[in-house]
Amino acid sequence: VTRAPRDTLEPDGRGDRAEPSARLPTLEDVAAVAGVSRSTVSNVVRGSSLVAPATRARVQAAIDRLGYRPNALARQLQQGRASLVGIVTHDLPNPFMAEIATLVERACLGAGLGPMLCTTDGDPGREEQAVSLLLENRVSGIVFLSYLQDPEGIAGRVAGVVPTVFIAATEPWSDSVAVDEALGGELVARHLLELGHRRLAFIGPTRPDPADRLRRDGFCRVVDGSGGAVVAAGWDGGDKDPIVDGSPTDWAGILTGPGRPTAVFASSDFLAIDLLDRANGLGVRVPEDLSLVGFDDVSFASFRRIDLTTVHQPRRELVRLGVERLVGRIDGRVEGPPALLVAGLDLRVRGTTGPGPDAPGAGSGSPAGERTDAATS
Amino acid sequence: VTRAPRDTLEPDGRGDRAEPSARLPTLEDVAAVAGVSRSTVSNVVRGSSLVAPATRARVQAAIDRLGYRPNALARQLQQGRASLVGIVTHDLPNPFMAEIATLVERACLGAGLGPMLCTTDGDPGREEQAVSLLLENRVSGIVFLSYLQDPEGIAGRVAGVVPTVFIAATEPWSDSVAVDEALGGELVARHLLELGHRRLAFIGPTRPDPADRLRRDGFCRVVDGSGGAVVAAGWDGGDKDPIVDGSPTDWAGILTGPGRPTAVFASSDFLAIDLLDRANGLGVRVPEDLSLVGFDDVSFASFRRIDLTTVHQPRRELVRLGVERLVGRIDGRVEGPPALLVAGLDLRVRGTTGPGPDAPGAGSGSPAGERTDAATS
DNA sequence: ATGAAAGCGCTAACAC
DNA sequence: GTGTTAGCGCTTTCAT
Repeated sequence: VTRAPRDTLEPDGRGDRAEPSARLPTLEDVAAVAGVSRSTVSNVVRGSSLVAPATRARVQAAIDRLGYRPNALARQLQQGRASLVGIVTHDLPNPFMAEIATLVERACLGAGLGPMLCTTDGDPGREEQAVSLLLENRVSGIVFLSYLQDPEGIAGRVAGVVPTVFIAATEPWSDSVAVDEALGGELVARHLLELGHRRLAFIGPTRPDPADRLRRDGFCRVVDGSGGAVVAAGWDGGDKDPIVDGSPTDWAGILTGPGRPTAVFASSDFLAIDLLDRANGLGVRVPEDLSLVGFDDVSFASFRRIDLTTVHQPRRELVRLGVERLVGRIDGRVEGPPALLVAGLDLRVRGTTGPGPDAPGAGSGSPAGERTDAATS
Repeated sequence: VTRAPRDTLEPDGRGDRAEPSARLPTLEDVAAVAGVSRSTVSNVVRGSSLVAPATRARVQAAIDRLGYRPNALARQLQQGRASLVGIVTHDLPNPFMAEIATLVERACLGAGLGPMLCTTDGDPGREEQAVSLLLENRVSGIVFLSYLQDPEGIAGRVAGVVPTVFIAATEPWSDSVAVDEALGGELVARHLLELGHRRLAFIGPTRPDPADRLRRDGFCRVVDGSGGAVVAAGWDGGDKDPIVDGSPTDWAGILTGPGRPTAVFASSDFLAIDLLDRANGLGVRVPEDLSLVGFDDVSFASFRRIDLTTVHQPRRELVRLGVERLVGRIDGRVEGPPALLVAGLDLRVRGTTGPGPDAPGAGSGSPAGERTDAATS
């Protein structure tokens, strides 16, 4: 039964209502104009080879004339899933996330998948809400760019339902791509020890995620093994005091008090830059009085005014590997249990680290002028 | 005709294939389990009041048991449009954009609209591609966060088809929300003139958008009217030389040569911070040798290490007004021709501006210590 | 090479 | 209150 195209020019006799936007043309309309059936138009649209050149031309003409655009909703309903992928991230304004998110978004578009981006602010409720939205829209896959607050809950919702990949984060139940976080912490520790620092500090978020922990553990392991001491603090940036041993302590006390650390490793550039700012405010000079190391190597880290020594995460590679894998899962090329892919990382020594007071001698160890910016992977 | 639910437990006698993920339950399945019709389940799902409490409970139980989730694709196909809104932006890593995008995304989610985010890198092709994707997915509205490369082309595609709003940008054919860009330029000019600067420079992108032009024009108008001189340069940041009067000139020449400007107004914080970096690299001190002003007031601008004097754009208000208007258009509350909504802006004086060499006297005009950070709108 | 028919999962009149 | 019916616009066998 060929359904009659609904009339557009004659609104059932009601005459002259000037509707601003008329109904969009459908396959049916094109078929009517071209004098063929819906299936034939469909074949033309999807580039099926089983159409006579003459017919194809006629149909194409009708398409152009009507300005026909396929309705992705209908197509996707028919196919059982949408050509969309969800991207879930903690906070976008964090430059590291923004950079990764852009890369992911671009890679998805390149694969013909529309990106739905949801931020969660680390709120489990918003996490749940985001995943629900994505699932209801039948996305073909989901990319997570941060650790989840409620991994179990989310796993229950998505595992086995839709392919997922974690980028710069890991979950045992999903494909994941990340760097060796602990190794990053170790590199930082060695660098600072070589510079002669012995009293060290680590700062991470008050609610650390697994990556923060791994970075800290790698760091502490090496320092402990070399006779250094580490004090760990929890801090989320901003004006609130950091937490040391469960109780708030102000920065002045930590950075200028007796037994103060001579070097600090922050588990993200975000925190490091904020701390840099505060240290300067307290009259603590970097790197003369205090060495500072971050993690991520966001674009701002290499600005001269910041010039932060940090651990570089290979963003492009992380994203490439992750999206490649997700797309593989989506079209069935990749099978088997979830895998963890590891990308390389390296330390970028810049201007916020210098010799410690206990250094064996000025200029020994790692000369201040030695910059490894060029040593890119 | 009640369609028989396809059997899930008995895959047509083929027996024991252990499918990893079985088909997701549909309305039909829920109806079968609850012993009611599809419409009743639909009524329950959508919270229609016309359902007997007992029935509702029974249906709800079936929903929970099956883990039923509505298929947004089907619903949206039926309703003719998707509960999605497109967000189109130039570049996300620009902190100003990232901050705005997050706010927009949150506001949309709050209004029950799923955010599809597309970045274009200022490439007309990707612009077109993004809009096509959004249109094919029948989004209910589109938010543009930057000026378009091909406004005419895009207008032809979306005008009258789907509601749109420009935020921090304007187009005559669409609702728009922006600050008074020219006024911003004027405020900067007055500030610098008061400080005693007379030889001024403006830098903007090599391909300025209308906002860049308005900022420049407002700036130049005031400076010209006061006997100052302005040299304008085009620069996109990075290592390429800026363009002055059509020919590339290196920063050293501009900033240290004879007749060098004593103050620079950059049309975005992004450029300003990059320039700050380069000036420092050339041994030019800010603000002693050079005053510097940006535009946008991104979060980094207030960092102590940066401490950039800049024009503050009220992000939350811009987004609130814009999304409110778009949603109004979508559900028909707002009608009539496109409007331009204007939000207030103000100058945040920080540490990158100081008295000029031609200043009437040290400390006159605007004392260096006077900071207006608190003067928030 | 083209067309007819049967859905995909849901909503919305309209009966009962 | 609840069920019946007719689509939304597209894909996809299966005939012809």
